[in-house]
Amino acid sequence: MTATTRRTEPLVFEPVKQNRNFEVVVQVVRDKMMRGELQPGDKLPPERELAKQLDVSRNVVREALRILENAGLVVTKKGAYGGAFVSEGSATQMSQVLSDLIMLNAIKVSDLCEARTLLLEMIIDQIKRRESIPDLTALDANLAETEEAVAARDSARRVAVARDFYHQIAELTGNTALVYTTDAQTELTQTFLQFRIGDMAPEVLLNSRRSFIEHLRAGRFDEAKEELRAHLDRVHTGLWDRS
Amino acid sequence: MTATTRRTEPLVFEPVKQNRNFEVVVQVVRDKMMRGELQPGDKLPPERELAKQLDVSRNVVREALRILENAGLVVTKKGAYGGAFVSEGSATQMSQVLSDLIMLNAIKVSDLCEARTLLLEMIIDQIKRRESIPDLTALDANLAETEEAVAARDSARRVAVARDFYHQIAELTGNTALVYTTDAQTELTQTFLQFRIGDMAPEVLLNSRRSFIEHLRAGRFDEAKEELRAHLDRVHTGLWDRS
DNA sequence: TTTCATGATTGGTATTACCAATAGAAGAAC
DNA sequence: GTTCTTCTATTGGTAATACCAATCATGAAA
Repeated sequence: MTATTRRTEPLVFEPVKQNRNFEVVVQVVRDKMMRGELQPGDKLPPERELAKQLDVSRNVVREALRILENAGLVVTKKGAYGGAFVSEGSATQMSQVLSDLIMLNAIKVSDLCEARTLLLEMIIDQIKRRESIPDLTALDANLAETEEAVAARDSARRVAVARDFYHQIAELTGNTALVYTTDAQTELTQTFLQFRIGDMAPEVLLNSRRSFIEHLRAGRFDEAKEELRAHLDRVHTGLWDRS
Repeated sequence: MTATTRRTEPLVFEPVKQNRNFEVVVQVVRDKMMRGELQPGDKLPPERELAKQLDVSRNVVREALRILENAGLVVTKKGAYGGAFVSEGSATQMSQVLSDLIMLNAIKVSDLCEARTLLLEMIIDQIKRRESIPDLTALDANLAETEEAVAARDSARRVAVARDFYHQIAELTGNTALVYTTDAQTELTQTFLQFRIGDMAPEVLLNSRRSFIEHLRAGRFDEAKEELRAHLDRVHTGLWDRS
């Protein structure tokens, strides 16, 4: 096996994995965040300064910032004392990912609705497993807000309050992952529903909410679950025939 | 209220919401995808051409492409006959989002592990609800592959086969949303585990897999669930003390 | 004290130029 | 004619420069 040997299947070298520069920049920032050197609220250097420090063009820095921004890791503000700031987390990104998967026909809307129902049922099961009556202060407050929004015919607020309703249910588990997942699902579903918000008769909504909360308060978790499922079925109906 | 009236609290106009150009470009492409004018495999025009058509600079187009690429909607290839191609969906983006949320301390690793366990238990419940013995061909094949990988001491393959194991379980529900969620969770967990893959004794792993599958085959869903939970507890143990 | 102008900072966009990888086409060697 | 090599056009990746536009602190002016 000399150096001049001709081979059809020659040495297999490492892939070398030539990363593009902006990917390296993204990784550098991610690392700083992971090490805690960059925390939520911190400000990154200005683009020109960052480019100089990393010895790349400002173009590269900007493309990296777009990726970080899109990932929800930083937000950018213009003007003096502006810049790229490390962000807090939010469920928006997760919701966007799911939306994209639906767009690519990788996920069916009907499946997503079913998953949402199952997720919320699972959450009720989790609360039940605690074997203690949960603190329903937040849900009571939410119900009051719902009544106000309905009375005021403020559909925008109705949507916001509905989002908070499911958020508060997820909060009862104390599991942050479940909270974010729930928020993402709710946000996405509401995106698809959009204008259809007002379709449901107010009294049906309020009755469902009231009986759900009362079931929980009385420790009737299975009945609460059933009420929730029935409500979600009503909301989801007619969603997946449209796409 | 004449035109010359001076007011400290003047007319409140619409926010105008001045979108940045690259955001507009992203939206244009997203719309085309949503309308089906762009389907997986299709090729976008070259950057220079796209810039000319949309009457923006190539910089703007590139920043938009970074966003689309990062969202998993397109992949970019260099060289002649290269370009940006509309992608198939994958669970990688969802996994990345969860990872970022952990990095921002918005989600605790322990919560994510618990959520994963709950998700898989829920999936078993779903299979049980079908009241028919599921098709276990894929899981049987997976077991055989696991045995091979263990015998060959091929840890990379062990990881890949493990990912497929959970994927196949999720597939049994026929719910695409659950499949993607499961894949994302698995991928993320494996990212955190990394080197710790070989820690588990091979016979423990294989025994767990075998008894899980046999439980399913015999319709003992609750026992299968219990076996799975025990296995996941073993895998997850020691994960969340480290971060 | 309040209001307004100003200027410095910083992100957003445009333009130009060149490098580097890729795949097909053309040509050379057999 | 077949196979291999080389060439070349295409296209993404990077750099550099210039200018616009928003923002906020500062200080002047009323």
